[in-house]
Amino acid sequence: MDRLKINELIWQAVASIPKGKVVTYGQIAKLSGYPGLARYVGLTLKNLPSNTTLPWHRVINAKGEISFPQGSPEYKRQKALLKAEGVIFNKAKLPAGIYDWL
DNA sequence: GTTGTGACTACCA
DNA sequence: ATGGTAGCCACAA
Repeated sequence: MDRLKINELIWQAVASIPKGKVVTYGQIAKLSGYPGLARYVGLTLKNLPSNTTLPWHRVINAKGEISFPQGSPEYKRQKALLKAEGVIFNKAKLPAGIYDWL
């Protein structure tokens, strides 16, 4: 009886990410209880309002990069937010071991 | 009820 | 190493 939409679960999972760490969509999906819905995580975050307090910028793809094309405003925003969190980008990729959240 | 799509992931050449 | 293809589940029209 999952009255709760996957959206709610995603929000919780993303909100549970500690500062200075990042996780992949697959991890979020798995933590949300939907191991195969990595894609939907992104769709959910996309549906989030601009005034959300959710740290969606801590969610990245399995390659350790931002899923947005470089040069895109969202890409820059996420990169800036991560930098403010203490996450350092080696060019466009993130150092491994950062996903060692759980 | 069917079809299409997606801020993904894993596998194969 | 890189690039392309297939699989995956949930939601919207």
